Amino acid sequence: MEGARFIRAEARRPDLRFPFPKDFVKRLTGKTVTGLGRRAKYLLADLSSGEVLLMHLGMSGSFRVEKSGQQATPGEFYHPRGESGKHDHVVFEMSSGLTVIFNDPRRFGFMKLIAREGLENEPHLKALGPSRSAIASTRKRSRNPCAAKKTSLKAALSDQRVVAGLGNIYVCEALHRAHLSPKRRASTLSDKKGHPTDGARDLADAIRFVLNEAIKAGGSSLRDHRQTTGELGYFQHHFRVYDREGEPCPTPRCKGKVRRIAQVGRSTFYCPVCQR
DNA sequence: CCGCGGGCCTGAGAGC
DNA sequence: TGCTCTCAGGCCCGCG
Repeated sequence: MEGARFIRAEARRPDLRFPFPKDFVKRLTGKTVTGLGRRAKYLLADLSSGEVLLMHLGMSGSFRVEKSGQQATPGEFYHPRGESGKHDHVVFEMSSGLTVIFNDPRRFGFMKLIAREGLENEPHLKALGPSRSAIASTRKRSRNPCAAKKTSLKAALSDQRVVAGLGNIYVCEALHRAHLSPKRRASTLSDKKGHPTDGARDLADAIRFVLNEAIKAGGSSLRDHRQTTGELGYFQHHFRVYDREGEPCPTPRCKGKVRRIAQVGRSTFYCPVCQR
C-alpha cells in the first residue's frame, strides 16, 4: 500500500466493532498512502489528505493481498483460512494493481479516520501506556507503571494503559520468565535494585525479551495468525506456560506443574511453585 | 476514580 | 452425524 493510491474503497458492512463514518469511502478514494506504521496493536496508514487511517485487527482480523481483478495463485500471497469472501468486510483497490482485503469473522476489529494533527488526542492512542521501546529506554524506566495498581499483575499487564501491546499469551509468558505470580498485587513490585525476583525492572526486561523473541519468531500461530509471507509464526513452540496446563514447569530444577486459572474472564497459565 | 463482570461476534473443538 | 456447550490471540461499558 505504501506509495500507492486508493482507486476504489469498499466497506461491505455498515460496521465492524464501530460504525464506519458515512463518508469513509469518499475520504479514502484518490488519496495516497504516504507511510505505514504501528502503535502497540494499532496499525496506521498516513494519507496524502492529512488524515490517518487507524486500524485494529481485534481477535480475528487479517489482511490479504490479491492482484486486482484476479484470484491470487496459491502461495503467491497470504490467504487466511484458505477461504475468502464470507467475512471480507473492507476492500482497498490500490493504484499498484494490488487489492488489499480486510477479513474479520468476529468483527472485533475496526477502522477509523483521524486528522493527523489530532492523532495524539485520539482516545485509543492517548490511553496507551509505555511501549516495548519506551520501557527499553533506561531513562524512561525510572517510573514503574505498576506502582499505583492495586489489581493483580495479570490484570495490570493486560491493561493497555499500563503497558501497551501485551496480549493474553505474552502476559502469561512474561510473568513466567520474571518468576512473578499473575495473582500478585501489581503495586507490591519493588522498584529498587537488589530484588532479583521482585523488581519491576526485571519484569520490564522479561516483557521486552518475550516480545522481541516473539517478533523474531514471526508471532504465535494458534490457529489464524500468519506472517505477511503466509508462513506460520512459530513462537508457540517457545511457550513455557501458555496452553500447557498440567505439563511440568520448564524452569530449571523447578518441580512445579503448569496451572490454568481464570482471571478477569481470561485464562491464565502459570507455575505456582516458581512464580511468586 | 477504580476494578470487575458481562457483552460484543463467529467458529472450532470437545463431549455426548 | 449432529447437537450443545465452552472457549478463543481484544476491548468497551455499566455497575458497584
